[in-house]
Amino acid sequence: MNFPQSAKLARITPPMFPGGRLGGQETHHHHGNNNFLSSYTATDHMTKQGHTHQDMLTNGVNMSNFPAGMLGLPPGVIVMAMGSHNGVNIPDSSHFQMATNHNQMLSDCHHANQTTSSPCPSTSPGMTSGGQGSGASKRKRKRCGVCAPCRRLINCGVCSACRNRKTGHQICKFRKCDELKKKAGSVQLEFFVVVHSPQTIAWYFFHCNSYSKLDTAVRLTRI
DNA sequence: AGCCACGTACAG
DNA sequence: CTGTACGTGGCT
Repeated sequence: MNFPQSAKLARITPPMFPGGRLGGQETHHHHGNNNFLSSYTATDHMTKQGHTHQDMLTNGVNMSNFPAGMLGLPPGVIVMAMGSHNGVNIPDSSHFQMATNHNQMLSDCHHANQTTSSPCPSTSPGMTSGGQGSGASKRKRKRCGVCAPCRRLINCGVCSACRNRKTGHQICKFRKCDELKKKAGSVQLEFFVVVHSPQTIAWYFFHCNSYSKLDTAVRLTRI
C-alpha cells in the first residue's frame, strides 16, 4: 500500500488519562481502552440508582450519589467532576467535589498552574483557566486518543485537510477525532474516582462523552 | 454539509 | 520559534 510522500507517521499520543500526572504511582498503567468492569453500563447505574439524564442535566452532577456509590468504592473515596461546556448546567464550582469521610480539603484543579499530583486531564473541555471567568473558554479540546481515527497513524494524504494542510491547518479527515467532530450540543463530563485505602491507591477514570450516549457508551477505565 | 482560510492554543 | 491542529466564520 503506497502512501503519498506527504503522509507521515502520526505521533502516538497516549490517551489523556490523569495517571500521567501521578508521580510514582502510575505503576499499573495500561494503554488503550481495555476497559475494566466492562459489563457495567450507565443504564445499569441509571436504573439502579434511579437517576435519569434529565435529573443530571437539571441538577448538575450530584457527586454524592453517583460514581462512588455505583462503583461500590470503599470509604475515603475522592470524586471529582470535570466540568463541561456547551451551556450544560455544571458550574465551575463543581469541577472538584469530594465524597470522602475524611473531611479533607483538596485544592482546586487548575490546568494552568497545577503542580503535582492533582489528576487533571488535558481533555477537560471548556475549562476556564483558573476556574473562573464567565466568557466562553478558548481552551482547545484535545483528541480522545482512543477512537478509531485517533488510533490511525497515517495521514491519507489526499483528503482536503491533507491537501490543504499549509493553509487549512487541519488534521487528516480520517484522523479527526470522533469526539472533536461532535461538538455542537454535545455534553462532555469526566469523573475521576480516586480510591484511597490503607494499602493501595487506585485511580479510576470515568469518562462519558455525552449524556445522550450514557446508555450505550460509557467507558469505565482503570488506569 | 463540506471545503477553505485564518487565528491561535499548545507542545516541543 | 516552529509545527500541529482546534475553533470559527465565510463561501458554495
